[in-house]
Amino acid sequence: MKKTKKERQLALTASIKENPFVTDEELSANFNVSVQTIRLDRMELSIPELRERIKHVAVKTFDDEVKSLPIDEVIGEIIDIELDEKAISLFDVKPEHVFQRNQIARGHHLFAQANSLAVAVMNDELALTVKSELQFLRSVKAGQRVVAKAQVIDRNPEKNRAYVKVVSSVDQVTVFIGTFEMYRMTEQSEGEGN
Amino acid sequence: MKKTKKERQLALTASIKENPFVTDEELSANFNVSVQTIRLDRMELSIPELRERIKHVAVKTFDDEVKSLPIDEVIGEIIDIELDEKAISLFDVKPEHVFQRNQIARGHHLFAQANSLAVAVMNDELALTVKSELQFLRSVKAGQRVVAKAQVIDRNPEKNRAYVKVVSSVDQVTVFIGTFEMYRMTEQSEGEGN
DNA sequence: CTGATATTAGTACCAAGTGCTAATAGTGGA
DNA sequence: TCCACTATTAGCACTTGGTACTAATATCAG
Repeated sequence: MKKTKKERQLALTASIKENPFVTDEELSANFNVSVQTIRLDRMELSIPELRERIKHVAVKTFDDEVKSLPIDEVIGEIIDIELDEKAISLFDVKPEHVFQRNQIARGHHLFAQANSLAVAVMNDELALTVKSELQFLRSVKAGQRVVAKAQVIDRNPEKNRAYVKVVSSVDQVTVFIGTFEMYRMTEQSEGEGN
Repeated sequence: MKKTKKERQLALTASIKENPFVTDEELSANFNVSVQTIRLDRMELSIPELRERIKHVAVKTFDDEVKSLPIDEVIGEIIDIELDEKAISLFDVKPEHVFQRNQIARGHHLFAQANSLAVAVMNDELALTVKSELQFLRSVKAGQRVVAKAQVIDRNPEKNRAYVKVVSSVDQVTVFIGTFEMYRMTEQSEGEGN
């Protein structure tokens, strides 16, 4: 039996989202409707044509590559940042981040979020991690959103070092704590000299 | 004065590389030659047409996004393992693992390799990381191969804990040291009870 | 059964090309 | 100087994957 319009449009949206490179013709074959119907559907849903979709994806990548700002080197999405002070990022745990068996997020993703945030909060694009201590307090599951808060807790300009503490939580519950000793690669302005 | 064919083709290549979204018509205007000349040039240089170029960029991004952070259960390739004892893995640092600016590998990739290896060496698929301490001793660059050696250094079966030390090196030089306190989720055979 | 909604069909048109043929311009060498 | 050869330009038919629009059918609900 044929799907209703609504069902089809839902499926269509999903289909295009999953594979933006599909043509109207292919879609019409998949859903057993005419090409025109697909076109009407796209209009109603305001989904752009293939070429525009592709372009969009391409532009996005291209921009990212060109900018190469620390922001896109961050795992998770930074929602607040005060350079040299503190920063907050969100990381949505998806199926690809967890162990298949028990749906628990792999540690390195939590670390990646925290570490990226520690790098980002440094007012220096060339910060490197020197040391760190981690505690994985509770397991995080797929579907959960991890909020990481980074705070610069100490500085040592002579040695080009800064110390950042990152606390990650899910629903107000702390799941991870990490402290990072960071190395600034470029000199800070204070002291002028080399 | 007009450029020679060679000069134009060089400039053309550069131009398209810098901005793949430019049409033949725009190029023809930029270089003061006909559209046909641009087409001939593209053929000689085997530069594909706009749409193909865009598609390329898009596909790349799309793939990247899907890949994004390691989907694999283990980061790097395990080349030797003695369960509950020790394990070795290799990780080839590629351009996507480094900061664009200075080509230095991002910390979380080194951590990911070490942490995965620590998980793998545990004779338990459901091991979780509880705590860890890391030292990033030297920076690793794109093109280098990181050898990580994990060793189980201590056990505490009552608490379902094990302690793993991972030393990673490039060309015999230690670049990273991590110690991991691991939690076994399934009961070990000793003690049978719950 | 009537009207609204949904679907299909068909036409003209567009961008940004490929592929091909043919004409013209420019230049270097004997 | 003229010939040969390369480079450039022009024009036409055709391709993809569409848009925009009109018109004809289906389909279903009240």
